[in-house]
Amino acid sequence: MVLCIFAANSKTMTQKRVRVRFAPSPTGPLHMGGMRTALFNYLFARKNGGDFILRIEDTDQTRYVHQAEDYIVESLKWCGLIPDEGPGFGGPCAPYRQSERKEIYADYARQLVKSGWAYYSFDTPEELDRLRSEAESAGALFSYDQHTRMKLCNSLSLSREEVNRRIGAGEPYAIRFKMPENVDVTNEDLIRGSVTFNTRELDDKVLFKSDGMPTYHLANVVDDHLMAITHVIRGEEWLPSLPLHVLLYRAFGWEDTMPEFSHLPLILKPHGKGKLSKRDGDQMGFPVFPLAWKDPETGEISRGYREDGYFPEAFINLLALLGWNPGTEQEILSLEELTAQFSLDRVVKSGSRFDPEKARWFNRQYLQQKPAQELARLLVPLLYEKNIDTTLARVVDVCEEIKVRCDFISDFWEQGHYFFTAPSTYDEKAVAKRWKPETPEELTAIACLFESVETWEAPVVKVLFSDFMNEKGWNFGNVMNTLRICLVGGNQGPDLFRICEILGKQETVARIKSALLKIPNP
RNA sequence: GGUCGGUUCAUCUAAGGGUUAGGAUUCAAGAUUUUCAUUCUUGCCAUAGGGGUUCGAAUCCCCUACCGACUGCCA
Repeated sequence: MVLCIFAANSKTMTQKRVRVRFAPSPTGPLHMGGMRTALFNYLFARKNGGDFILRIEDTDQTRYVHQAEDYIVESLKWCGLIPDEGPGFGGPCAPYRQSERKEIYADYARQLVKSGWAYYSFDTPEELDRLRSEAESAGALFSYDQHTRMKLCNSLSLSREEVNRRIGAGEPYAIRFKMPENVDVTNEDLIRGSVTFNTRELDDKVLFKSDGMPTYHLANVVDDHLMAITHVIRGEEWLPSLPLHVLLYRAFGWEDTMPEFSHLPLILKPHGKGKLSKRDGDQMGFPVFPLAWKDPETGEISRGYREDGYFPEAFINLLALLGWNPGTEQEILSLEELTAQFSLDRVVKSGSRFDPEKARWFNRQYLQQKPAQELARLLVPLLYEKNIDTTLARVVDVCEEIKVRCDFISDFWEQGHYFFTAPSTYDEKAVAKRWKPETPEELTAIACLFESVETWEAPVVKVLFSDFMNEKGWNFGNVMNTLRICLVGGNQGPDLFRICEILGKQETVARIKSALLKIPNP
């Protein structure tokens, strides 16, 4: 096992190099809250010229999902959060999967037993489950702690001989932390300030499981130490285990190089109680995962921001502003700007409700910034799926005209389908409002006028049309609107003459004639 | 239940003892667009409650209420 070089010289360095890690568990798709944690770690590392490390916390064999690690890496890549070190990325502290570091942890766990900070526990999970449910039915809660440990089956309550006998016989055991009885543990959280816990209320957490794997608590402390992590930035759900982690650093004698902690606020449901869950997304029609995910067990598909048409820049931006702000009124920030402006002391303490409407707004901002050429390139595959035969130049023209009314690439079809297919039906309300007895005569004359136009460009058509209308003394509004109905099928869309231009002379005239045949006179 | 954390417009948030409590989203109204959308303007809307400290509190302290996280040989 190669020890990380940073651990060796971290104490001698006056200014430690900033090293942070994103440490997800591969149990399924990454939640957007997890992505935000990754983002804040990334921003902090970049801002401080440090390293952003990906570490896979796969110590729970029962919950391991094989595709999840790839999903995590792909999500990070999609967002542009490329780890400096991690599985598949290399680095001096490899391996970065805890399952591949398995041999490391047992020694550390035994070291704590030797020094009296931990003990062997022979109680089976079934036995503990029984105690828990018994306590529950008595209206109490069972806790494996300083009050109960001597009544249970462990190396504290059993004789030395009995313990040796059991271990010698190969009886399975776990190693538990021996929580001190009455100690105040205080830590300066970079986001929350001073936080204090008394060990009286804390239980004896399992550090090393009977299956030979460490628990999160042991593994994360050992690895953060070996990987010379300087700052732990993680979700608020970890706050209750902070005293245990601090005490572990103390027990190992690593307190002087212990990382600084920051606990991020939760992302909450748009409405109602609790933290944001997959269910909320399903119910309200928005993704909670960066990428779509197909559950390997059930085959159930969860939508993703990427597949729903969000731009990664927009996703990053909206995530960054959930619980953080730059202190200015700027809301649209690129990853570079976020990096330059990020700081932990501007992270808010309270949980943020996720607002899907604002998420849409963010995407809109990025879409509006993009040139028509780029939007057209993204739209072409969608048109291809619909068997639309067209040219890129035409798609660019369409994008130019209708992007202002779109929030997502997928909106372009709804907003501009008539550029590619002639209307087959006509909006009844619009027809009822605009279609007058004189309409057929007027439109016939307009079609005739159009056929004679030589230079088919919007400004030219507009002038000829206007002159003609003035000459005839017809009602501008009504003729323009009926003309729009013929071309578009309803009363929406951009400038009428731009539509004419993009459609082309033949098609414009053809649509007028077709509508005159299909729409009955009032 | 216990421990810890949190509480400014409906939502995201600014204001780190002194501002008419600011911005953004949503919503509403008006203007422009001979349509629709956009855009612009305007409007609505907040310091959880109660006590202190102070000349002065959203900001500091205490209590209450409410919300949340955690309370597994899960992470």
